[in-house]
Order: sequence, then structure tokens, then C-alpha cells
Amino acid sequence: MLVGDCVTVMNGLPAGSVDMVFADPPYNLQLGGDLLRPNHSRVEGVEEDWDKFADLATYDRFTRDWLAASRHALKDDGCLWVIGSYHNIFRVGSALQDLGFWLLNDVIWRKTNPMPNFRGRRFTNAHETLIWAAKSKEARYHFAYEAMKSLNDDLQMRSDWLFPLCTGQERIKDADGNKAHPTQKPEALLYRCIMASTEPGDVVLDPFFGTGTTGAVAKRLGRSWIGIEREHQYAQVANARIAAVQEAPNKELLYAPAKRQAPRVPFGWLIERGLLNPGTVLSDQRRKHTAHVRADGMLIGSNHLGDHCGSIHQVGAAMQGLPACNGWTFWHFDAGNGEQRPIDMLRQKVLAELHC
Amino acid sequence: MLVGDCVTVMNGLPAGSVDMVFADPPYNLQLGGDLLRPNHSRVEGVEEDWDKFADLATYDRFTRDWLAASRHALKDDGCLWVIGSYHNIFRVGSALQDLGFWLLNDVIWRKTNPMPNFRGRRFTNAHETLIWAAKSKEARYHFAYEAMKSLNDDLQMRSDWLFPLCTGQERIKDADGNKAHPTQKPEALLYRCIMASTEPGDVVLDPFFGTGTTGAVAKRLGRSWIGIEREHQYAQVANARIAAVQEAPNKELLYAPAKRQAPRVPFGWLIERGLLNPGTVLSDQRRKHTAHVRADGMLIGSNHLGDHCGSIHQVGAAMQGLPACNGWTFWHFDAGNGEQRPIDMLRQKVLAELHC
DNA sequence: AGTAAACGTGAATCGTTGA
DNA sequence: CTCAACGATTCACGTTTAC
Repeated sequence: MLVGDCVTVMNGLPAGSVDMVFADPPYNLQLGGDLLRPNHSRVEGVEEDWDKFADLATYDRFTRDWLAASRHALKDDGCLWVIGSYHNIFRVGSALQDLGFWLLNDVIWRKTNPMPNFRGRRFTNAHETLIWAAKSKEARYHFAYEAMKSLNDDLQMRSDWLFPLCTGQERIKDADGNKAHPTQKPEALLYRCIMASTEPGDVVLDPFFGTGTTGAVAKRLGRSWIGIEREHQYAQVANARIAAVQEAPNKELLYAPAKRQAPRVPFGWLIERGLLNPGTVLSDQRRKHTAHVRADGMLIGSNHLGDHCGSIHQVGAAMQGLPACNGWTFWHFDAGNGEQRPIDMLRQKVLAELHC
Repeated sequence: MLVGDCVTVMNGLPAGSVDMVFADPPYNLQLGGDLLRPNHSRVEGVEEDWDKFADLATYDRFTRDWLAASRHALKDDGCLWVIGSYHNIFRVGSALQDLGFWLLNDVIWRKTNPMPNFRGRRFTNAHETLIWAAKSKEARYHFAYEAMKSLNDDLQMRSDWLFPLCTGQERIKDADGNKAHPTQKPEALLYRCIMASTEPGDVVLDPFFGTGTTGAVAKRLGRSWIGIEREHQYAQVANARIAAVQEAPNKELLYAPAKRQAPRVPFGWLIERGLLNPGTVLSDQRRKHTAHVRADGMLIGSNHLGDHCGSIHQVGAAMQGLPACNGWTFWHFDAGNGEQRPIDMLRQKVLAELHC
């Protein structure tokens, strides 16, 4: 965790020392006057000085500088993620190409609950864009193909991702109840980026650390992290937040091996969304069988019948010595007070979110 | 339908003669060698000469030229749509901003049936990006808000659209059964763009006409169209296709009525026409506030905030202590049996009379 | 206590017309 | 040109308050 200007700090790092950069730079929103909701309440936009640029040329210079410094810090086979909106993402994408980066995908974060367009003058701005890029056309970047497939119902992960905004308990508030940072990103989003393109032990760097979402998820996933933030206040919040994060107890669970068999449901989404954590112990209702959750959505368990590894259905079946098993109703988690709940409850929660 | 170079042709058009440009330019895909499916069949990509550019600078020049020519042809209050992928959309978006266009939305076409990523090295590229831009920040572009809302189950239309690829009957094949054009777009996509940002009778121009999807949909929707295409073969296909399109028999059905466009009805007209009488008591829905109608069309009311006199809007705002209020929907009258109806109902009655 | 209604809010480039 | 008046406009959730 370093407080300071990200360009200076990154240029001071040893060249080629970082496996992945995740950047959430200022979007240069160029907001006009106040925007009122139909009920006349005022929308709190991003009004901080750090999002103010004199003109497009100034923003382009800023973008080129931090991208070049990221390039210096990145390993040759490392990769970079940037998130943005239509205000800035075209400037960022062009600069990436100009600097020699090789674009791998643009990824769409579709929001389940975006802010509406209150004046009815445009389409509801319901998504943000991420760019995933390697350092060069020839680079041998890492892609956890099987893990991504497993996280998506055993279908190839697509370039459009659905997540809710960061609200509720996850959203960090200050003592007065105001949001600590205007643009905090959901951990589920970072989870997918980090799982997709790094391995445990890799170094993840975030030049616009804010309240430290990248660091929190990196720690949870057993990756090392470097956070750079200019504002002391944000850095302080980030430090406290990350200190409270539990690392996965068993590092083995964080690996996403190359081959696996199919689960019938996207169990992995529960993990991405933080409804279950890697390392969590699941058990059947009578507590005769137990298994551990792995980061890529597979279970691991052992009993007198042997060692078991696979989908929630496969492990449930194997441990009972049965030909098949519905893992969603078989496996339970501890909901506090020693109360057991089927993991299907969590699936319903996610399903409810997706109903938009 | 014009055969030739789109820059030359557009620069030859009268300045400001076009309401909307829809452009599907070459994507500059930079494909490497052949791509084989797992069964070793070869994927037919875009291999035509028109998608080959020497380098990024050449592509940028090309982009700037056709965008500038489009700008020349566009009316000041016209708008432009471009579709692209991550290979070219960042160049296009930056060029648009550099040329003074004002971005309104980026819109994601999510494909229901994208081509899988056969190599398993990236996310399935399951979307394309459209940019919707006005000619300037101050331009008064057209947006069919109500039409878009009604096309989306009475919820605001979002920036992510779901459509299948153009396949089956809609996909034009040549005599040998090969696809006539490698990147034919679905008509549903054009339908939404044209409906959203033009009115019947408007002129829609497509500088990369291909097999004429834009013209076919424009004709179907009662819009005029101009198509520019360099390749004779494509132009021929487009002409035959559009000739077979039926225009809507009833032009009335093509209009998307907007509340904004209705003529203004002063509140006083209701009194003049005897729909309300001087002295009538109006109240809000919860009957918390009441006011009296004056013969001159002003309202009078009193509450703990003081005595109020003015327009329906002013008094509604003042009595609620709000900065503004739509009096038409706020105030209600007694329609008999103690039933309350908004005075907007009476305005609709007058509007209907005016339409005869 | 339990259910229902009300309230708050999120990276937002969010008017038009006539005097 | 500016200024004032008109009047059009919201979805999904989590949290709080009311009944």
C-alpha cells in the first residue's frame, strides 16, 4: 500500500515485476449542472477534483502516462485490465493500442440495478466496459479457461458479465454514513478478473486503489497485491478494510486446474459474489459428510470411500456411494448459530438478482 | 443507392441534408492464419480486401475521413450510429470525440448465439458495440423515449440489447449458397436504431451499405434512405433486396407519439371550455393540499407555508415546499361519487378536440 | 411482533419555449 | 443574447418508518 502519484511510484518499481494491473482510472465525466430525480431529490454525482481535466488532450496525456508506467512495471507475459465508461474508454483503448498493448477482449459489466435516465433523453446507461490486454501480440498471458467455464454453468465464459452495483453492506460508509468513495466497485467483478488472468502467488497492482477492492479480493484469493492511492483518506480506509479480510485457509483450494468435469449449475457464482468463500465447509443435513469449497467452484472431501473432488453433485454422490445426487439440496452451509441451510438458498438469492 | 467511394459521395451531398447516419465500417480485424474448429473445419472469417489496412495510422486516416464526410452531410440536429468491435471501436470513438461529435450512449449488442472461442484462450466474444452520437453538445437530437420504453415492457430501454445473429432466411445467400456478405447485420438491430432516433420521412444514410440492411429497414419504417457502396456486387444484391420490401400500408402507424411533441394547452382553456368552473376546489391525490380555481386560470390556496397564488405549477410547488411541480398530474378534481381524477385528463380531452 | 409502506440512492456527459 | 416560466421525468434494492 503506497500513498502517492501512481506514475512516479510505478516507474520506481523494478521493470517487469508485476503479473497483472487492474486500473479504475478517473472517467472524466464532464458533468454539467445538478441533476434532479423526478421527486426533486438531487443526484450525488462524482464531483471530486480528481475527475476534473482541462480538456481531452490533458486527459489523453494523463492516460498515456499511467499506461506507460504500468507497462514498465508489468512482466512481459503479464496483463492489464482497465474499466471505464463511454466518456473515457475510447481514449484508453486507443492509447493501449498506440503503446503496443494487444487487446484480448472488451468485457461488458451489465448492471442489474443501474441508475435510470431521469430525464428520458437517452438510453439508461446500464453497463461499463472493461478492456483486457496483454503486453504484446506475442505475449503468453494466463487465462484460466476451465475455471471460467466452471464459473459459468460449464459454458464458455462470455464477454458480457452480469453483476449488481456495490451497495448494501459491501459499500463502505464513513462515520457520518456517507459513502467513503463515490465509485467503489463490487468485489464479484474483481474476483472474476483476478481468477481469470492470474494464479495464486501472482502480484496484482492497482494504480488507482481507492478503498482497496482489488487488494481485498487479491488477498482473499491468495495473490500478492500493490495498491497506489494519492488520497490519504482513501488509503486509510483501504488499509483497515484489507486487514479485516481472511485469506483462504487452504492454498490448494485456490488453484484452478486445467481439467475438470461438469457441474450442472453455476455453483461458482456463489463464490464470486461472496455468498460462500473458498475454504468454507459444507455438510449434509445429518453432518455425516463434509467437504471444502474451492475457489473455482469445485468441492473437495474425503471419507472411508476415498478422496473426492468435483462438482457439488459429483462429490455428494461419491461420498454417499450413490450414482447421482442433487448437490444444491444435499449440501448445507452454516448460517450462524450452528443453523444449517441448503446452498440452494444462496442460488435463489442469486437468481433473484438476475431477474431483471 | 450510389456506387462509389463514400467519402467522395458524401462530400458531394448538400451540407446538412441527412437526419441520421448508420455506419458499419470495416473492423480492421487483423486476423492471423486460418482458424480451425475442433473438428478441423475452417472458420470463414472476414478475408475481403476491404478489411485490410497497412497499420493503425492508415485505419485512423480512413476513419477520420469518412466521419468528417458524414459530419458534412448531417443536419446540425442529426445523429450518427457506428457499430464495431474491440478491434476498431476505440479508434472510431476517439475520432468522433476529436471531430466534435458528442457521445450520447454506447450500446452493447449482446448476441444470443455468438461463435464460441475455439482455442479457449479468451472470453467468448459475445457482443459488439454501437456508439450513438450527436453532432455537438448543444444539438437537439431526436429520441423516441416512449417508443423505446414500450418496446421494453414499459421499462426504460437500457444500453444493452439482446439480438440473435443474422442467420436463417434473413441471411442473404448467393446462387452457390454462400453468404452474399460476411458481416450482414440483423434487421432487428437497425429497426431499433432507426426507431429510436428518427421520425417517418427522415433521411437515413449508410456509407457502407453492403447488402442494404439499413435501406430495407428504413423503407419498411417509412424513412427515406441513401446507400453508398463501393462493390458493384453488393450494390446489386441490395437493390434487389430493397425492391422486394413492402412499405407500411398505413403511415399513421409508423409515428411514435411523444408527450413532448403535443401542442401546449394552457390551463385556462379548461375553464373557457367549461370543463372546470371558477371556484372549483382542486386537491392532490392524498387530499393534503387544496386550492381554488380562479376565472383567469390561476389557483389560490393557503396552508402552513403561507398564501399562494399563481399557475397550477407554481401553487403546487409552493404548497409542497418544492422547487418545482407538474400541476397537471399533481392536482385532481372531483369526478362525481367522490372519485378523484388528475386535471391532465381534461387536457387530453382538449388535445383530442384539437386533433379533429 | 410482524407486515407494509415509504424512503434513500447508485460513475449521469439527462430541456424547451417564448418574451 | 438572457431570463423566466412551463412542465416532463425513475428502476432495483436495501433500509427505515409506520401501522
